[in-house]
Amino acid sequence: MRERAIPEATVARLPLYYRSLLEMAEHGTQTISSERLADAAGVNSAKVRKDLSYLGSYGTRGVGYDVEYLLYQISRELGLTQDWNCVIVGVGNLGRALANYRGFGERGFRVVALVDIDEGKIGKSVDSLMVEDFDDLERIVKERQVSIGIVATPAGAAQDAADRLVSAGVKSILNFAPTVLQVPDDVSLRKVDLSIELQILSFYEQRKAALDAVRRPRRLTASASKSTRP
Amino acid sequence: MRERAIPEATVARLPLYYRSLLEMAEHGTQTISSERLADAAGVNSAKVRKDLSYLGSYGTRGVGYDVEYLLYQISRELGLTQDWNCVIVGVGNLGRALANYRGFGERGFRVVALVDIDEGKIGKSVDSLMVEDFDDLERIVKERQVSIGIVATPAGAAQDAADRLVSAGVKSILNFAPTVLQVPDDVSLRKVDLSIELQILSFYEQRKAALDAVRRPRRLTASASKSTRP
DNA sequence: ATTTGTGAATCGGTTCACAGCG
DNA sequence: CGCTGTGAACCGATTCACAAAT
Repeated sequence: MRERAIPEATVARLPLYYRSLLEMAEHGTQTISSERLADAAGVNSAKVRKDLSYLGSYGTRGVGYDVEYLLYQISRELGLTQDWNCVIVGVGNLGRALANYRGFGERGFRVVALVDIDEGKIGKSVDSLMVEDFDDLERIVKERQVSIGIVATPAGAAQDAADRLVSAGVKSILNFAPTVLQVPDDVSLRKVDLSIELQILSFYEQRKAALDAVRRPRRLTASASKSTRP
Repeated sequence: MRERAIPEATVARLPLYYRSLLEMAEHGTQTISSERLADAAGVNSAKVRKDLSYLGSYGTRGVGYDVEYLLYQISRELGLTQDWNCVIVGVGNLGRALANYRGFGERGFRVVALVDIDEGKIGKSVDSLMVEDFDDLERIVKERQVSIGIVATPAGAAQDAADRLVSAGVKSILNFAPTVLQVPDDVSLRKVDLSIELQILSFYEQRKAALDAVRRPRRLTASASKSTRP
């Protein structure tokens, strides 16, 4: 392997490997096989090997991967060797929880500003950061070199928040608002959507209930349950 | 179309269509084409048509889809015609934010219990719900017919939380803890992982920076910038 | 003996393009 | 004529299976 372009699906799994490897390193593990890394990351070993092969040939046949070395390679690939400054837009329940979230810095993500439109919130402080005026977003992004915008507004305000982030020059947005955002092609957008996740669970839960109903020989009517017991 | 089994990718998009259709209905829109629904949901129209075709032939050629009828069909498919009771395990920053989150009930998801192991939190109330003892989980799940467990504990406690949910009979789990959970095959598991999302953004952000560096003719050295201005 | 790295086969999902129908 | 519904072609990602490396 020695081409550019790592598949999207692989990129999405690298953080998983990274986290597992961090745990290994803490336990003092020196080398790890694709099999054991796969277990830790909750995938299969063929996937691990194929994924890692996109980064280069960092394993040793018959032995496995050196934990420290692989950690370094993945962190370099993911851009975790530097810090990234983030701004949280919208300081409601969720925004506040995110601001307070330790382990945000679980590798170099620093919340350097909180902004909101609500006069009542501006000037108050949350987790040692002062809430600032949404209108100052452009200046804040420039001055503090913000590269990631976190949208934690209500749905109705999210597109506006995104537009302002984009025009301030932010090229990466993480959206927590329950709405579809439109951004230019050169801006990366990821979303975290609680109610969508719940609805997906609901689909499968319902399907299970439906299957159960078919399987079970309707034991609720007295006659039916009697007839099966002669 | 008239087979069972809706593709996973389709299931994951149904909530998106559902939300868009709800907005349409509020605006008083009667019918909608796959093209316009696609725009609202942020996908393309071929995908919309294929996805909806798995549910049945609910459109009218030359016209589009009836908004109300489609809403009903999707909500039935997603199991949104009934309420689902949820328990939140772990009442830290995130658990509290989730408990307070309005629009949780954005279609029938009701938080009926909060549990934690911390004696200091048990008995306190959060958003009109009393925090209860994690040890009572099994009883709570049974008594209140909880079908969805939301894990909002620290990483180290998450597997234990999941194990207890599973042994209490919960078959759907939404994990917010930054760790891989192991659950039996018959349990549905979804995860929401902030730091993974940030790391994915970081990857693409870094890649953009690397590209820029190649494009730009290193204007930081005085000699270089001078030589371009004769 | 063991485990990687990777072509080849396979699978699931997306997109194309148009026949079918209102 | 317009828009849906869907086979067929396509594409990316996963899995298989084994030769290569130590």
